[in-house]
Amino acid sequence: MREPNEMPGHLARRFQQIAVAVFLAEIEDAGFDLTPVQYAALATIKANPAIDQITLAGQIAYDRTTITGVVDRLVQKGLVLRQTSSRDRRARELTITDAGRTTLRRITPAVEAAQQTMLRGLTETEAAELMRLLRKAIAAGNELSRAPLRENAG
Amino acid sequence: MREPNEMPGHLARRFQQIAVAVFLAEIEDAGFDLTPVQYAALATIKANPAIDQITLAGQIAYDRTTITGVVDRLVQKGLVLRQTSSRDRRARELTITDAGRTTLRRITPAVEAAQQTMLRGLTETEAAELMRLLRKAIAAGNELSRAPLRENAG
DNA sequence: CGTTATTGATCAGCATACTGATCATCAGTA
DNA sequence: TACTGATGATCAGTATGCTGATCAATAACG
Repeated sequence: MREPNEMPGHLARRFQQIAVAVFLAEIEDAGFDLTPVQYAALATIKANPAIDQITLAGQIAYDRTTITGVVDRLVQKGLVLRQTSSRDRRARELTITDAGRTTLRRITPAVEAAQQTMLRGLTETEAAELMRLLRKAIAAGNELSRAPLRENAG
Repeated sequence: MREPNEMPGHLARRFQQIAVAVFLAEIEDAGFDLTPVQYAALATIKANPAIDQITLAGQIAYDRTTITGVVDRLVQKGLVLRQTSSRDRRARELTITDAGRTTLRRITPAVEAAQQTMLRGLTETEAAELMRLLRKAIAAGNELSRAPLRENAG
């Protein structure tokens, strides 16, 4: 086989593995208990009041079946409210609670620190270039996963 | 919050998500049923006959508790043999079977195709640069995850 | 209006990944 | 040799992430 270090798939797994570990460590140091996925969902719900779960999933590229469990846990922690929509009784409207807002505000420094830490081996220029290349590769492959990004309503 | 597209952690998750989807699709098209993780383990066992599970985990940066299930499935598929070591009865010696060797050989083109596909939005130069930057970031963060890379015996 | 298709959500089942614990075995030392 | 610590493997429990199915509700159409 090719060297693992020569395989983009292997590098993708390793980088993601480190990114998650760094995120969890920073959040725990800050005294909170929130996963990367839960954070992204919470921030997106705050920015889009009364968003339904499918739209939420599309905005952050989650699988629709994964979102159910993630929201379950956010609700259970009291950070999010889930209510059946009155306009479409199939849909669940998600709203951030005061506790959710407080948590989000308090963990922001830890989240930012984590983003720095996971790139600590790179110069500023290299970090920017890595992000540009990741965005470009992701854009080209967006439709290849079951959970593509869906920018807006449409 | 920052734009998700400005957060390296989010980009890492998305790129890995696409990489796995592409890998699985290519392997299935080739008529096989093997995950990225199972592939990496199988290839490493072939290259290191009688390797124990801890060393295997270190070579490809798996968590030690994850490796148990992965090897379980490789054994169940008849691709790998797991035997208690005679020199150290705590350890399990892993060996690739003929079926495992055949599978590895046959899926190699699909694996290579997957590596191409997940970078299809990038030029050759960009792809090489992305991999260089990932390797550099990973090297700097290696010790931050519970499952760091352990190059060799030691 | 009634039939059909689509959509939002959930579920069962499986495969990574991790935390932390346990167990058997081995190595080092008094 | 007996004790202590380290090591290889596994397990229980939890959280993503997926496939494919199901169910209720809505939309689209004749």
